[in-house]
Amino acid sequence: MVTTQPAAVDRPPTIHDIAALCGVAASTVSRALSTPERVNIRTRQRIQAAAAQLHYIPNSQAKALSSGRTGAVGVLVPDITNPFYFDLIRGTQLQLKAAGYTQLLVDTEESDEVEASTMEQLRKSADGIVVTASRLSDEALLAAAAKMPMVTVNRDVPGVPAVLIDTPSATTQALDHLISLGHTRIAYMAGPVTSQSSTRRWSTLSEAAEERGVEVRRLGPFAPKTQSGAAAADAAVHSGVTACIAFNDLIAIGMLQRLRERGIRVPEDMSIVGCDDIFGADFCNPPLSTMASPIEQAGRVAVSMLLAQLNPLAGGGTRSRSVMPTHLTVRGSTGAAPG
Amino acid sequence: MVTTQPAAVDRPPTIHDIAALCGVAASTVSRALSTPERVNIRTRQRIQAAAAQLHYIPNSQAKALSSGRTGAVGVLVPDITNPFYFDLIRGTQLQLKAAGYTQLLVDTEESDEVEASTMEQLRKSADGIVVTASRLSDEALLAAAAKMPMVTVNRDVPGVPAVLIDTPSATTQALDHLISLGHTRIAYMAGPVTSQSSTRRWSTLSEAAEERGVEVRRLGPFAPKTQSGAAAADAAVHSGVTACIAFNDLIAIGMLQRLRERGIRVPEDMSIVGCDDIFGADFCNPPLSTMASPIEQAGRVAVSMLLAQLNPLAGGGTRSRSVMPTHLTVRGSTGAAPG
DNA sequence: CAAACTTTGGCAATCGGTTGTCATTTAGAT
DNA sequence: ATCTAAATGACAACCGATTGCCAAAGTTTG
Repeated sequence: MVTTQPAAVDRPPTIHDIAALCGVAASTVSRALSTPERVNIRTRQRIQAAAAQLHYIPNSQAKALSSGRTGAVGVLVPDITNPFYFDLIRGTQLQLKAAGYTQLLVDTEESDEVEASTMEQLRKSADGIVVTASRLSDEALLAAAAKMPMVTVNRDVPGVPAVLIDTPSATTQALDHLISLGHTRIAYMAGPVTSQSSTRRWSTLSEAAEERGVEVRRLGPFAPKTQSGAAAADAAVHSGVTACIAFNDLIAIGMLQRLRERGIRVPEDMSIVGCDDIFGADFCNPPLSTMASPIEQAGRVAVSMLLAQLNPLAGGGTRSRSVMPTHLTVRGSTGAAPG
Repeated sequence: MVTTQPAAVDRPPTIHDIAALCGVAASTVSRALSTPERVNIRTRQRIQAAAAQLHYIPNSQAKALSSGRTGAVGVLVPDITNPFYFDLIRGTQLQLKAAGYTQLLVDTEESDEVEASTMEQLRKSADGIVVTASRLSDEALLAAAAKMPMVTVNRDVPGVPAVLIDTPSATTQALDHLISLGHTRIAYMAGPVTSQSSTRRWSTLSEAAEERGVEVRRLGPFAPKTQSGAAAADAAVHSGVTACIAFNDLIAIGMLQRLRERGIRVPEDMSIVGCDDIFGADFCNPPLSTMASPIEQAGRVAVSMLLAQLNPLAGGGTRSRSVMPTHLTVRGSTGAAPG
């Protein structure tokens, strides 16, 4: 008995314990478990049985250290309390789990610095990352993508695989909806200046408005939180518009609350359209007309694209860009223009 | 020049690169960076300068493997799309980040099996875990707590440090509120049978009801989702009560929607009280009377308790149980009993 | 100026796996 | 029966840090 401890105390079993139990080398155990075809079936079965008996669980740290693969994928969101990300996160989580990966979820607090440092941090502890609504510059993002596999969501940078949500087309639908209700003075309540989706939505909107000969003015920017809705509502009222298209549902819902406080009726005096169809959009008062899209699916697609990058085996031309459809869901917050 | 590669390609720098650059041993670099007082100040400064110059970032995998500490804490939630957990998650995230830890967030999908396997998985990749609303048995939880530092939230098991939310006392407040409005036939819409908080709330409630001489019946169980609210509403109407106390806000909001569909007015025909004061409770229609508590703070406290377990240095008697206060927030969903 | 003690930093083992290399066994082909 | 090729499994280096041990250098004290 030269072995250090015949009956290991309580320390989790390692491949060495299995090797000792089976009378083979540790490397054989490793192969039996990760490349079964490299090991004789009889040896393999003995090893697998021993592993099961010992309740062996591979140490992911050690595995990552020697193989370079961590089996984890980072998911960066700007604000974990924004309901928009719930479904997205659930989508990524489900898809990652199905593929045997672990999700590392990080809230970057809407800060480009936190985002950048998180990426650096994750560089060695994740195999790839999904970055949602990045606040970084195109250059920074491109540089980061060169260092590790990456897929963006809601952010289009040439050269970086992305999942985009086709809000521009839905924005046009929303505009037509409002025009058909007789509105001619409309406001766009902008999101953060660093948000690419806000910028793009505005350019689509102003272009479409020009074509249709209606006036759309841009107000804001507003932080994507319900609290900002109060300022947004006041700005809208002051500007004299009869309808608003908000950057997202949080702002829209905040506006609803503020307008109610001020005694301004929705939709009789003012129509509001949100974006994202988040949790709550269907039960606020009045229920919010909003642009909906399959967010959970977007999360799943993003992960699929990332995993395709990580395991380029099955081929099948890696898509580098995927656009999720969007449609306008009309509820109670939009109605005929006053007067 | 015996060194393998004078100008390292692009591979992230390691302590060996720093050591080579400074002409010291790797172990000295390690010490200079983690136990600075063990290294001469001049050497240390040279090393630190070199580390900065090389943009050195320690490899957390390697660190974890050799030190046994991972610098990560797992946070298990049953359903990431339940808004109740948003604030909790944010609280844990903030507190962990402040202490230099990484948060590993996992959605256990309301399943005890996923919960158990996740714990096993995390055993080697996290230093401790925060378990919210566990679906496991007391024994399983106790056994798991013996294997790794753990703090539960909303789950009380003797021997396991816990953060509890004092909903029982708020439940009594809610009951008194309803009684003062003239209600005498009241229902409790129960949550999952495996939920300890639902069970405890019911026992407090039925006891208090008896003392006060009013009738409170238990309906359900209902899944903690808005979709379950429809069934809950129908059950409440059928049972002839005039007021309901729901297990949580999701169920309560679902009831609100269903009652509206059925043309039953809230609060004129039926009063509803929720629990948790989640996102949406203030802007649903009518705004929900609910039991509120500082959820984000609960997350922070849970992490503090866990970290105290991990670093028993500063002493200060580790609290093993912390109760968060709760109060009833009265909004528009409760009113005088009909008739 | 020597003895005793403290500081400092190098060596090497270790954490738990992965993986390239190579010798040996086994099987198939001729 | 002989030769070749394939299958198998052991050895050892390695991933990037941490840490116990120890020797060399420096400092203080008598």
